[in-house]
Amino acid sequence: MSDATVMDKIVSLCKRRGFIYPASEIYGGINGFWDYGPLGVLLKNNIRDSWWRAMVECPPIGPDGHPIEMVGLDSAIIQHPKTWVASGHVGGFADPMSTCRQCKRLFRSDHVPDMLRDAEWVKSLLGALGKSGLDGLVEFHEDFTEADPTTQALSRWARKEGKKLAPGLALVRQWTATLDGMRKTVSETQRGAPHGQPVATNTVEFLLRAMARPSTSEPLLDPCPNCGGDLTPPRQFNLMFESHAGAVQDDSSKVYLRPETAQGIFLNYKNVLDTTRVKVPFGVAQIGKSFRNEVTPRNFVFRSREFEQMEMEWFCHPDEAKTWFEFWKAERMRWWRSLGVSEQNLRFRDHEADELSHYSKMTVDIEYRYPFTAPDYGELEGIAHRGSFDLTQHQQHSGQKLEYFDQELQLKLKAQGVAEDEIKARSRYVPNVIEPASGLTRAVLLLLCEGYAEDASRASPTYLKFDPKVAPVKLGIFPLVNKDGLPEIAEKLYMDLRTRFACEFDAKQSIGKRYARMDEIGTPFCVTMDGQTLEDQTVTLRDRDTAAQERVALDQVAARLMPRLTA
RNA sequence: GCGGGAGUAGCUCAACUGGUAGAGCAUCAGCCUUCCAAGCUGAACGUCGAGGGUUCGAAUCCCUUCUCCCGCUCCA
Repeated sequence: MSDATVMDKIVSLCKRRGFIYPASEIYGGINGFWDYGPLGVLLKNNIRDSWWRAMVECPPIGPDGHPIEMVGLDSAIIQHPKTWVASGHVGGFADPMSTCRQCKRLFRSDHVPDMLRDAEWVKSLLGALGKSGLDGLVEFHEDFTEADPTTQALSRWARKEGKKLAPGLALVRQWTATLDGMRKTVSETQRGAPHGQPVATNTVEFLLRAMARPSTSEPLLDPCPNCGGDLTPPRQFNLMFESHAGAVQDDSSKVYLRPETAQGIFLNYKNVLDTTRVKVPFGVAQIGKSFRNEVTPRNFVFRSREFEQMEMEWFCHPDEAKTWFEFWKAERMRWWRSLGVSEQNLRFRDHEADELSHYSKMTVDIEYRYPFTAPDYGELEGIAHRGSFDLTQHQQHSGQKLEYFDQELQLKLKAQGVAEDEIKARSRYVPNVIEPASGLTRAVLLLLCEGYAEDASRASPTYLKFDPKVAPVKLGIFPLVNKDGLPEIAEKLYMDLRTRFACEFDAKQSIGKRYARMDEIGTPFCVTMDGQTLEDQTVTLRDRDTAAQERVALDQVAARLMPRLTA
């Protein structure tokens, strides 16, 4: 069975049993949005609660043997627009993109010049022209006659290497017409440079642009780094959703839906410090929705346009940042393992230097082997060393001081006999931030993938082996048959246990069908009342994964289950 | 956004060259049933993704559009 099929089956199961539905389905759906059904929301809430408990209510033990300091937060989805200027989201992520009309590839427009420098076909062309870089000067006769040495070199190149390396280049595809166009372009540009800017018409860079267009009616643009084809003019792909606050819909009222929850924490860093008695190092955790107008939502809920994040910002002294980075790296992996995710499906992957975000000094991803990435792994959680980037940015843009005065450090330095001036300088600083950021909706996907199991030898060939902690329903309660007072006993137990955890009572259809139904939604346990129950007040307790049964006293069911449900 | 494939019952899929939309499973009701999707009887379920066009007649042909899957690209 291929992994694509597994994914199809999971998507189908999610729909069929009410985990996840496509959003706005009755209107034909809306790309990149999903609705969590009755079972999906239970599963999602269970994961959310587990994270919140592990981070805020019962945070890990620190290196000093005491629990670390952590508080929670729930900030607004819409914040002051300047937030996103300071964070870099407004400037950096509304990336203009261009598509190649020949080979159809998509490029970030601002990356094209650099890519051209490294492109095979450009290197080859430079070699043919005897130049070493794009800014090299080219000599040619304005009319590009056949006698012109540059034209001759271009001609030779276009017929040989160019044909292989740059099949999309206009000069290669249509030699005569393009050459004609280049003549006009050069003379026109030399006569009147647009926007009054002097344009150097004798550089390789200009030459490349001139020879990339099939006609002269289009503006000069860099050619495609891949095939030399003509690129479309840069188009904006704004990755943030926009809205307007207030009645007037103009630029002054423009607001953004947050593309990450993290910034809400940085905005409240000072509030938390001023009102909660926490001291560095401490963390602020938040769970909530974020929105990104992704170019291509793909792979079920893996990349959707509305999603839920679980982020924590750990504020610490710059000298201790690396130690805490390692601490959280280990803690976060431990948490994923605690959800029952198998070791071989998880791994760490360090970001390469060129892959690091603008804000990060060091980032490691926890990756999971999703069915659609297998045998490779895909992103699950990012743990980033953000340095003091965010607080410094907000300090500059808001004009508010976001420094931390470290009184403990001050006392320590004083005791060490450090000079007064140095103590002052060293005990006031902008904390560094370690950020473990993961997707709650991605965690739901992971548990569905991890839990999905097939076993043709079972009566219920497909089942979800969720860890009991996160299973949407914990216990199925069935009378073996619908008579002899068994339904009454079962319902009494149900009425008792439903106050403790999620139970389902079912007396319909055959017992096998009821077990199978519970298996399919990942219910870890079922109890069944039978003839013996009437005699000795015991029931059978069935385990989902082994289908094994044992007899348990009716009044001991809850006690038996609780440790497994809360561990 | 580009290229390729696909949308028919809750799910998985049929329906020949244009001629009254079907099956299995699931669901519901009743009967039966003492441990793993059992059986019997009955019921409900579709403007065939949406909109327009051609036609006496469209799930089927044409146009537009939406969504999903795969690839390219993007993923802060």
